[in-house]
Amino acid sequence: MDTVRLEFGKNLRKIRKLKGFSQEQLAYTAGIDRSYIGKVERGQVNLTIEKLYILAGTLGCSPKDLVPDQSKVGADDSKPRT
Amino acid sequence: MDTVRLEFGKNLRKIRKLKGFSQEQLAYTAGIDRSYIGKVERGQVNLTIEKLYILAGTLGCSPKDLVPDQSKVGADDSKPRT
DNA sequence: ATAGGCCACGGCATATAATACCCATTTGTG
DNA sequence: CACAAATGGGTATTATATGCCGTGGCCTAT
Repeated sequence: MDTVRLEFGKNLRKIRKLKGFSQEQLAYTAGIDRSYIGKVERGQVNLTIEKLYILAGTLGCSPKDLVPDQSKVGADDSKPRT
Repeated sequence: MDTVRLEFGKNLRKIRKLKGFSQEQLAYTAGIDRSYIGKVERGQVNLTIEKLYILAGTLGCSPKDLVPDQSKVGADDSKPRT
């Protein structure tokens, strides 16, 4: 039920490394706390779309590249929590 | 600096009406308060990706259909706030 | 053996998203 | 016009996103 976070984190990590950023570098240029980047990549937090755009912007990629497709996430993530 | 929210809201409203949902219906089946849906559509809140997936799921569309492209949002939205 | 880059992970404080009410206003329709 | 459905928008409380600071582990090079 939290596969969205996990998949998002995997995407972020992949693109971040692809672009040659360290967590610290990304955090600094994005104006986000370094430990928070780590938490995002580990799927521990549920970030807002504002952060989504800031991250995509500083990584030079599309926000759509970061959000996982529904096929990747559990069906439960697309339903209201019980 | 909040064009992301506004564009997201416009997208949500467009798709919601396209699918024949009222705010109330969408809110109910998504398990979200109706007034909150309205605030999202008016760009008054900064929702999390969890809500993004729940909304996309109940609307039967892709999350990527809801998130606006960078070309739509102000460049400031892709940068850390000062 | 020491130093520095990179990361996992935690606790705590604060800003803000989420939720649940309520009522007023608009919009559509007979 | 009148009536109902749909939406706008306020406020208050709770949950959580976010920031801040620290600890330690793993490498690689010095």
